[in-house]
Amino acid sequence: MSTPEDKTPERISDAEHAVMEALWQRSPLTASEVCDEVCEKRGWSLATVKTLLSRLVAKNAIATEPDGRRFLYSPLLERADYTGSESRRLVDRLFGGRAAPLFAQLAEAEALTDDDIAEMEVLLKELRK
Amino acid sequence: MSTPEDKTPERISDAEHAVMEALWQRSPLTASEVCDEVCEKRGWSLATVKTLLSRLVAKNAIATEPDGRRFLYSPLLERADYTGSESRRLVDRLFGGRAAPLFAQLAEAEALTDDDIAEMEVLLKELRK
DNA sequence: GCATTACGACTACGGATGTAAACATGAAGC
DNA sequence: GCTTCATGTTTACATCCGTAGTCGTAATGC
Repeated sequence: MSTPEDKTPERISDAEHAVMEALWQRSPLTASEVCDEVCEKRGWSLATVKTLLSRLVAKNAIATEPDGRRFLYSPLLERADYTGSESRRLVDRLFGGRAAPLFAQLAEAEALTDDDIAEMEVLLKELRK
Repeated sequence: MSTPEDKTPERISDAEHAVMEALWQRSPLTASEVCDEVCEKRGWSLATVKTLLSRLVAKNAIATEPDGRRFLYSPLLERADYTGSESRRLVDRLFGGRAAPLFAQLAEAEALTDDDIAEMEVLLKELRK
């Protein structure tokens, strides 16, 4: 049955997000493969990754597919959806939903590279149409 | 802006942020005045506000000035510093430090108003100099 | 003066999060 | 068959966060 896709907008935590990044980059992956990707970088043990994977499954953010003994994990939540909602959240919380002040902010903080500026100009031109 | 001695940039939580907003808008305020500003909006009791104020004091985000029997609270952390670091954080975490993808993201999510676009054009023109 | 009140300090408590160990179980080697 | 490894499941535990109640005490009303 076409699941009404009970959109579970469960928040993904910071640590969980690191695991998601690994899966967005390549999937499906086993738990140990995910660990290979992130454990060193974050100083985690395999156990930690296993916990995070379980929590992500519970949050409906990733899917499991049995592969003999173990599971293969792949993202259910798409990266764009995640980054989109997180960005939105920030803009809403900090700038009353307006994006312009956010960029003014970044500009002032010198967080904009020349490339950023160039790309954004192109994008703006697109949007103007 | 920043005083010689850097105080630890403790993270401000979501609820705490609401209190900060009230103080950024007008300060100094007493605890009850802060409550007047936010309690209704968030469904909080005065007790909650008092807790949040204490935590913010502990985090060195606001200052207290005794006014007889009670305190007057004012922000120590400036709004621009907060929004700046939060924005930066998001851009780093989600877009590898590049602002352009964030912009693309917001554009795609139709989170950009015409005003935003207009303002950003002005901004970009400035930056390109 | 004494009760009420206003206020900050301290305490509470459930849920989320970061981090991980213990446990169960099946596979794989020998 | 028994040991060992790999792997998911359960349990653990400290900290933070959201939300608030209680306590001690000074101000204030009468």
